Parts: sequence; structure tokens; C-alpha cells
Amino acid sequence: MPEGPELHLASCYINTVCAGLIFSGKVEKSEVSKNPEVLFESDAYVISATSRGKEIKLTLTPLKEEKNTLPGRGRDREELSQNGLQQPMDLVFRFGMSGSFKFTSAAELPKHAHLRFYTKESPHRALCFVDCRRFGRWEVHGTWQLDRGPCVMLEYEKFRENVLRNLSDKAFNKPICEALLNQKFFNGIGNYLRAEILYRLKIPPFENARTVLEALQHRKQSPDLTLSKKVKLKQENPDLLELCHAVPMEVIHMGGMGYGPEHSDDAAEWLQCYCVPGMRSLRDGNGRTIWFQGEPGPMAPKGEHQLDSSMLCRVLLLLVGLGEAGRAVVCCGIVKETSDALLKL
DNA sequence: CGTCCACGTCTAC
DNA sequence: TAGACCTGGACGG
Repeated sequence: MPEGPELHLASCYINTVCAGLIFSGKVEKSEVSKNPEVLFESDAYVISATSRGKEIKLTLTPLKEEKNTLPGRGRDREELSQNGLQQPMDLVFRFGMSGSFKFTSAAELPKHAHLRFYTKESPHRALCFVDCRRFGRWEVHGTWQLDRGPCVMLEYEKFRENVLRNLSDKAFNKPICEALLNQKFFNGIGNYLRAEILYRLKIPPFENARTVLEALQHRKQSPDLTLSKKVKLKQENPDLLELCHAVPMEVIHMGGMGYGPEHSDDAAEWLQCYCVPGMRSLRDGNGRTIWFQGEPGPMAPKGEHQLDSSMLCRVLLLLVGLGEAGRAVVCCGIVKETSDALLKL
């Protein structure tokens, strides 16, 4: 489920279900997970969460009055402070392709629950990090990953500045659709968001990123307009960086994309481009599928494998609709990769 | 049965 | 710039 909006919603979910709840005992890791053990133990602690882009941070805080369990009982001494109390601990998670948090009965843990926090009450319940593909990661005593930029959702002004002040960075030598996945500058944007954002402005995905973004630096002012008209104009014509904030915010207000079993109808309706029938798709330079409408743009990868089904359909319909002479003309003009692809059918 | 595809990083040649 | 890392759903034979 995981691009920026889903990560943020996960933090909201955790803060809601854990509000007023007391957790207890050790943090349990599944056998199969290669992530680090979480050596935290407390008789009574609380859990809270914050998010930043595509990361989420859990804070485990022992309750004050606790005199901790016997030091040394199956515990590393280093994990306890000098007076034997468990210190608060931050855990930073990335979700990979399939991470999520679920709060359930401890008796029936969800499949693929790789990290589990148990409540003190009985019968116990558990907050679980669930991750079927196990691409997700967590770090003990974690901090926000150093080379990830400000959150597109929660730190919009810093995010915008970070992009516009660094347009000389080689990250912007790339097509805009590839730059948008660079978490150093677009922390929170993922594959469906980049497609939806570019589609709103009909920006060709393989237009050069610097070319697109330099145009935002000197946005033309209209001094003759009143302030309210300027505000209105801006709201009705958001630029690319504003959409990098506004589009994920739409998803948050919708309650997330709900990938997987709980696939919501709202989400399916909300998508205007990503995986939508009739839209075109190509592989970008990193092998990721970019969905778009119209022209791919000047930096599109060349090659015989770069013909999408939507375009093939159109070519075939065109050929069917033409007479014999027209067909001959069109076939002569067809680009090499088109004819190659047709021959392969 | 098999092949392809998926919301993302990582690290190794 | 490839692969590696994983499970499971969709779809074809």
C-alpha cells in the first residue's frame, strides 16, 4: 500500500488505535525477517508515530513510574541505562512494496506480521508490521534517512525550496518522470503519484526535468490583479511542485489507495491515468512503468520494446479504417519499432 | 502447470 | 544499469 499518503495514513492509524493503550513485554520479530531484532522490553509503554515522505517513525515510551524488570534476565546490559530503566526508543520503517501496520487480536496474528508489539491487557492484542514481500525495512534507534528530502505532504515549503535551489543537481538531468521518483528531492512520491501528477498538467513524462522545473523559478507575476484574484488564479492553476503536494493530499483525504484486499472503489475512481485503460505506458530508464497520455517527450527511451498496447491498438484501428492505398502509405511511414512489434504479434 | 507483473529501495559489477 | 530481494494474483496453455 505504500507511497507517501499511505505512510502518513499508517501513522494516523497507529496514533488512533494506540491512543490510551498500554503495551507490555518484549517486541517480537518473526523468524523469517532479516531485519534487526528490537531489544526493547518494558512492563508498560506507549506507542506513537510520525511520518515523513516514505518513512514512518514509531516511538516506544516506557511509562514513568516503572521500576524495570530484573536487569540481566535475558537482556543485554547495554540495552538498559545505568539505573536499569528501559529508555524510549525510535524505530524508523520503510514499507517497500507491501508494508503496512495492522492492529489485531494477538491470538490470530495476520500472515506476514514480521514485528509485533503486544498490549498489556488480556486478552492481548498486537500492533503488527505486516509485509508480505519483505522489502520493508526497519532501523533500531532510527532517524530519518539522511539523503531523503523534506516530505512533499508535511513540509511543502521546504520541499519546494529544496528542489528549486538545487536545479543544477545531476538528478535533474533526467526525464521528469524519473526525477519525480528521486526521494532526495521528492520524498513521498511513488509510481502512481508521478503518473497522476504529470497527467494533471499533461507534461510529457520524458521531458527533461530541469527544463520543466526551471520554468517554475520565474513564474510571471500579474501586478495588475488584486490579491484575491492572484490567489484564485494560483489555486486554479497549480504548478508541478504544488501538485506534488496537493495530489498526495487528495489521497490522504480519501483515506488512501487501499491496495490489496481492501481495494476501495473511491480509489479506483480517483485514478485518472495510472493503470487506466486507454492510457499509454512505457518503461522508464529504471525499468519502471510510467503511465501517461499523449506524447512521451524528447528523452523517451528508444527501442523496439517501447511500443505500448494502447498505441498498437490505435495503429491497428487506423490500418483497418484505411483503404488499400492508404494502408500502403501508412505502412511505409511507420517507424521501425512499430513494424517490428507488429511482426511479433 | 508456467510466465509476467506489482505501490521500492539496495549493493555489487 | 542490471540484478537482487520476495509473495501472490492474474492470466495463458
